[in-house]
Amino acid sequence: MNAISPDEPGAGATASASPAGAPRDRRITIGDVAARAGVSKSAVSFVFNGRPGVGEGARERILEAARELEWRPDARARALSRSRAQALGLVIRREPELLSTDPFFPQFVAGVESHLSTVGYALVLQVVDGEQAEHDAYSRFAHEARVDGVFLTDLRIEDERPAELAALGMPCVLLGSGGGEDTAPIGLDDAAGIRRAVRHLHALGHQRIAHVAGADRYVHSRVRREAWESEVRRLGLEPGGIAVADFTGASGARATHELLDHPEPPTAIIYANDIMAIAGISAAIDRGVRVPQDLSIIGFDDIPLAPYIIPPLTTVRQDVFQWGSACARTLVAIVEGGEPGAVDLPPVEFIVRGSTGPVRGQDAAPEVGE
Amino acid sequence: MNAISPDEPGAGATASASPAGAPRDRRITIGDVAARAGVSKSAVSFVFNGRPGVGEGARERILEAARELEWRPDARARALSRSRAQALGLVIRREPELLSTDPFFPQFVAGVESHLSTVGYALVLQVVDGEQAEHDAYSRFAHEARVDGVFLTDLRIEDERPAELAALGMPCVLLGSGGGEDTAPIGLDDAAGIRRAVRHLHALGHQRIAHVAGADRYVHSRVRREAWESEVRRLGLEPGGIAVADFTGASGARATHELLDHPEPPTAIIYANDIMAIAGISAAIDRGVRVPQDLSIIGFDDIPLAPYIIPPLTTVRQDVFQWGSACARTLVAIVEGGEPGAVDLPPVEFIVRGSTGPVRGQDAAPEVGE
DNA sequence: GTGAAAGCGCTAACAG
DNA sequence: CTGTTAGCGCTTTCAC
Repeated sequence: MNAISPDEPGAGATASASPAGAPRDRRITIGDVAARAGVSKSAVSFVFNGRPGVGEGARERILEAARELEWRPDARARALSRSRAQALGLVIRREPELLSTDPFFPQFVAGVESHLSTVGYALVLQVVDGEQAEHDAYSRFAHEARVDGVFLTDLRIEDERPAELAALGMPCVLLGSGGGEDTAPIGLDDAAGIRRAVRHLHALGHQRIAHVAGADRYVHSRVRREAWESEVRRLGLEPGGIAVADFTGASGARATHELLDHPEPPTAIIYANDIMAIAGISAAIDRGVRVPQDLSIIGFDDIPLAPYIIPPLTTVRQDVFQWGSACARTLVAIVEGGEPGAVDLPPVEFIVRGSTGPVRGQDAAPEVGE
Repeated sequence: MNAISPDEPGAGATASASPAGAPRDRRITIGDVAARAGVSKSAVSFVFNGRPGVGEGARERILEAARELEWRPDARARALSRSRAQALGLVIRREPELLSTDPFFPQFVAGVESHLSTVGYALVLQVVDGEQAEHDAYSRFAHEARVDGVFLTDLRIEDERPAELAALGMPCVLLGSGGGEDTAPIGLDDAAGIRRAVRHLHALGHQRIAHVAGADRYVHSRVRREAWESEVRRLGLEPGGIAVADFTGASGARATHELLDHPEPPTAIIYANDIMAIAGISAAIDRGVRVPQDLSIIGFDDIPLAPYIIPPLTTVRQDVFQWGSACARTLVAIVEGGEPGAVDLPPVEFIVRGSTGPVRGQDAAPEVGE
C-alpha cells in the first residue's frame, strides 16, 4: 500500500537520501546498482534482461541492490539502445458521439493491457477525428519511433493503411475480418453472431427480417450485412429490407422509421450494434409499434445496459477483452521477431432477452419453438 | 489466424525507399538532415526545438531537407537526452463492467488527446484492476521514467496517491473536486448539477426526493451525495432516502427496489450516473411503478443513449471532453515548469427529458402535510 | 552565427 | 563468467 514506508532502506521522499553510495540527488542508474552489488554494469543489465552469464550469488546481490535502491531500468535509455520503444500504439478514430457509447474501445484496451502489463510493454494511445489526422498519427508513431507496432481497428473497404504501415516498416495486427493479402486479421466471428440472430428469428416464425447496417465503408459492416443476407436466403426467405446507418442512436432511429414506413414492413430487425437497436425500440414504440409483439429487435455487442432496456435487448455478445488480449499477444510476438502463434478466440454468444418474440398473426409454421 | 511480421532482417517492410539521398537502409538521423542541408547537427536541433541562432536561409534548407527525408526527431533519443519522456500517463482502474459503459473514460481521453496532439506529447495508458496493480502502475511510470506526469482520476476519500506521487517526484493533476493541499484539482462542478436536479424536482412538487449514490469511497460520490442532501434541506424538505450503489446497472436496480420498498417511498430519485438511473427505470416498471407518473428519475452524465430510453432520461451533462483538454493543458504546463494558468470549464448542463414529471396527485391532494 | 564534443542511461559486443 | 568499451540519436554547452 504505502510505497513510502519510512523503514524501507533508501525510502527518503525523493530518491535523494540514498543510504548507499548514491552521491547526489541524481537519478539512480544502473551504475549505482552495480556499485552497490559489487559487480559491473553489464552484469546488472544481464540479470535484468534475463540472460545467462551471471553467477547465482552475484545475481542475488544485484537483485537486492536494485530493490533497495528502488531501481528499474530507465525505459528511455533502454529504448534507445535497443532500438525498441517497448510500447505499442493504438490509434482510435471515432465520431465524438460514438466514442462515449461504444463498448468496444474500453474493453479492447483493457484486454490489450492485460497482456502488455505482463510483458512490460506500454500502450500509447492516440484519438483522432479525421482521415488526415489518423494518417499523421501513424506517421508520427513511425518516424518518431514511439512505438514498435500498432493495432489497426475499424478496417475499411479498400483500406490503405496496411500498405502505408508496411511502407513505414511498422508491424501491425489487423482487427476484424477481411483485410489485405499479407496481413491476416485477428477477429471475432461477427458473421456467426448475425447468423444466429437470423436463425433465432426464423425459428420464431419471422418471414420479413430486416437489417440496419453500420456505415458502409467498414469491413465489419459489410461482413454483418452479408451474413444477414446470405443466412436469410439460405432459410428460403427474401431479405426484409435494409437501411444503412452509422452506429449512432439517431441514425438507428431514422433507419427504423425508414424500414417501418415500407408498405410491407419487417416483423423483425437486426441491428449492427446495440445503440442503434435501443434507439430502434424507442422509434418503434413512438409510432405505436410494440416490441416484441409487433416487432422483434436484435442488437449487437451486449452493452451492460442491454438487460435494463425495456424490453431487455436480445443481442450478440463478443468477448472483446479476450480479443484485445489476443491481439496484444500476437503483436508483441511479431515485434519481438517471434512466431505469433495461433490465436483462439471464444465464440460469439447469442443472448436471448425480451426484445424478440414470436411473430404476430403467424401465417407461418406453427411448430416454432421458444 | 495471425498477422504479418517484417521479420526478415533488414528487408521486408522496413522503410527504405527514401526519396532522396539517404544512403542505406539505416534509420535516417539528424546527421543525414544536417548533411543534406549543409549545416551541423546542432543547427538542425535548434530549428526543431524552436530556438534562435539559426539564419533564415539555413532554417529553410533544414526544414526542406527534413521534409524530403521525412525525418522527425526520434522520440526515444530526444527523451533520453532531455530527460523528458514527452509523454503523460493515465492509469485507469475500473471494474470490468463499468469500463464498457462509463462514458467518462473515452471522452476524457479524447479531450486529453485533443491538446496533447498539438504539443507533441503522447498519452500512455494503463488499465488496472486492483489497488496493488494501480500502485505498481504509478511506480513503474515513475521509476522507468516513461511519462513526465500523470492524471489522477476517481479520487478517493483519504486518497494516498497524491502523497505517493509526490514522493516519487511525479507531477500530477487531480481530477474532480476535493484533493490535497499542493495539488489543486481540476473538476467540473458535480454539485451544481445535483442541485439543479433537486430544484427541478422541487419545482414539480416533489417532497420525497431520494438519492442513489455511487460507491462511498470516491470523493465525487460524496460530493454528489452532499449536494443532494444540502439542497433538499435548503428547500425545507427532509432527505427522501438514500441508497449506496456502485455505478453498475445491477446495483442501481437493487438500490431502486430498496428505496421503493420503504413504507413511504420517494416520488423522485436522483442517481449518481445514467446507468443506474436507466436500470432504476427498469426496476420501477418491473414492480408496476410508472415513470414518470409515479416516480420521477434523474440520471447523471447524459450518455448518448439517454434520449432513447423509454421514457427519455432527464439528466445532468458535463463536458468531459473539455475537462480532459483542460487537464492536459495544465499538466503539460506543470511538467514543462510553466505556470498552469487558470482553467475555465463550461458549466454543467441540466437536460430535461421525459423521465421527470409533476408529482402525482399534486393538484388532487392539497392537504399534503406541511 | 556555426561546429565539435560531451553526455543522457542503457545494451551488447568484445576482451580479460 | 566478469569487466571494458563503444555506440543508440539527440541535446546542449562551449569554443571558434
